[in-house]
Order: sequence, then structure tokens, then C-alpha cells
Amino acid sequence: MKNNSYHIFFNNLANPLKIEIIGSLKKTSKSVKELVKELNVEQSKVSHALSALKKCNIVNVIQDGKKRIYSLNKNTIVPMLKLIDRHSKMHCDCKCCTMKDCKGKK
Amino acid sequence: MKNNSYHIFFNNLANPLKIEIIGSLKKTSKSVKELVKELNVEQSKVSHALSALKKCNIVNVIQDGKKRIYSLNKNTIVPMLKLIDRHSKMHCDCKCCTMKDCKGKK
DNA sequence: TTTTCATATGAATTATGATTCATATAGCTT
DNA sequence: AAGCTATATGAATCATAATTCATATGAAAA
Repeated sequence: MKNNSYHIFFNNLANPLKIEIIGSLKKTSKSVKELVKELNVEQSKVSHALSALKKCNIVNVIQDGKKRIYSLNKNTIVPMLKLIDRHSKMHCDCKCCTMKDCKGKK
Repeated sequence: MKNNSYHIFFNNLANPLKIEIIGSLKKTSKSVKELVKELNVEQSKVSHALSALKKCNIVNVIQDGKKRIYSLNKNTIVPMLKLIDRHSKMHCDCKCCTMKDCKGKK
């Protein structure tokens, strides 16, 4: 990845579905179908999302018969999400989110 | 920031201009006008970008007469960009970018 | 060797974020 | 006060990413 293409990587994290997929794969590797069932989303949506995540090596994939098992490359993502959690604990109550249950001053 | 609003934070990093601003402020705090001159972009573009960055506490601002001096909140961002640099060194040559000079297999 | 199951892919549409441009605000200077 | 400077803001447009849907591929089962 070149200097000014950070945004291509981060674009993967700037998306709720992809974040959900990452969250799910953090626990255990899964097939596409398992993700589809767990997250209750359209299969092609999941496939498209996984494809983008794979382009940036955020996930890896191995084939198992007709299934493809996706796993999270935790090296980068896990510490990155930890950074954000810390950031939000310090700073956010919560100007940077749009959640309904947010008590922060907008 | 709540669990599933990571993407609002990351959206700030999924954008070349905002990344440029962050890069510039990493060195030294600057007024809007200084950023405008240095990055050679439209003033309102910079203001809009700064406003989004501020919502997530990625930057801080203080007023100095009619100027507003923006500074980078380095705690989260700097280690985060380091993570990516490491990630890209390990994994990217470079499937996750669209740069013309990229020698990676697409 | 056809059918079924798991997944991927592409094109069309839709949604979302970025840009632009005109204007507003608010501090300074005179 | 009037005018200038620095910055912000909002609405309209434009660009990009996400979604949908129909279909393709390819492995296994029958």
C-alpha cells in the first residue's frame, strides 16, 4: 500500500457490514453461509464485502470442499479496534456517533 | 462511540484529503488558511473536512483572534497509521491500492 | 452426467459522502 | 460603524461505494 492510499484500506472499516463481519470473524473463522446466517444478510452482499476485505488482506480464505472458510487477519485489525475503543472511552460521549442511545452533546 | 459506530470514525480516514490534513497536522498545528495554502485546496473543502475530523475528536481547535488553529490529537491516530504502515509492509505489494506505480498483482 | 449446494461476479440501481458555490458569521482594524 | 479577513455553513450537484438481482462457476452428491 502506498502512502496516499490509506483510504482504500480504511474504507473497509468505514462500513457497518464489514465491521460486523470483522467482529464475527474475530471469534472464529467461518464460511460464507455461516456469516450469512449469523448476520442475516443477503449472500451476495456478504461475498462482495468479503472480497473487498480480502483485497486489503484483512481476511484470508481457504477452500474446504465447496465451502470457503474466511478467517480474520488479526495482526492489524485487533490492535486497531483496541485503539478506537480507547479513543472512544476518552473522547466520546459521544460526538462522533449517531446512535440513538448516545448521551453525548451533538 | 458505541460498538457499531466505528465506521463513523473510520470514514474520516477513508478519505484522501482528510488523510492529507492529518499528515500535515502531524508535524505542526495550523490555521485553516495555512492548510489551504499548503495543500492547495478550496477553503470550504478544508473547513468541511476539519469539521468532520473534529466531530470524532481526531483534531482539536483553539481560537486565536480571527484564526482557528487546528491540532492533531495524536494519541489514537499516530499509532493507528503505524499499524497500517506495518500491515502494508507485510501484506501489500499491493493488492489493496489502486496507485499507478503499484507493482502488486491485482 | 445431471443436479444440487456454496459461493462469486457483473451490471443496474440506489444510497451516501464529497465537492462546489454562494453566503453567513464573527473578530479586527480603521 | 464600516470594511476587511478568516472561517463556517447549507443546499445543490457530483462522485463513489453499497445494494440488489440475475446469473455464472465449480465442487460434491446422486
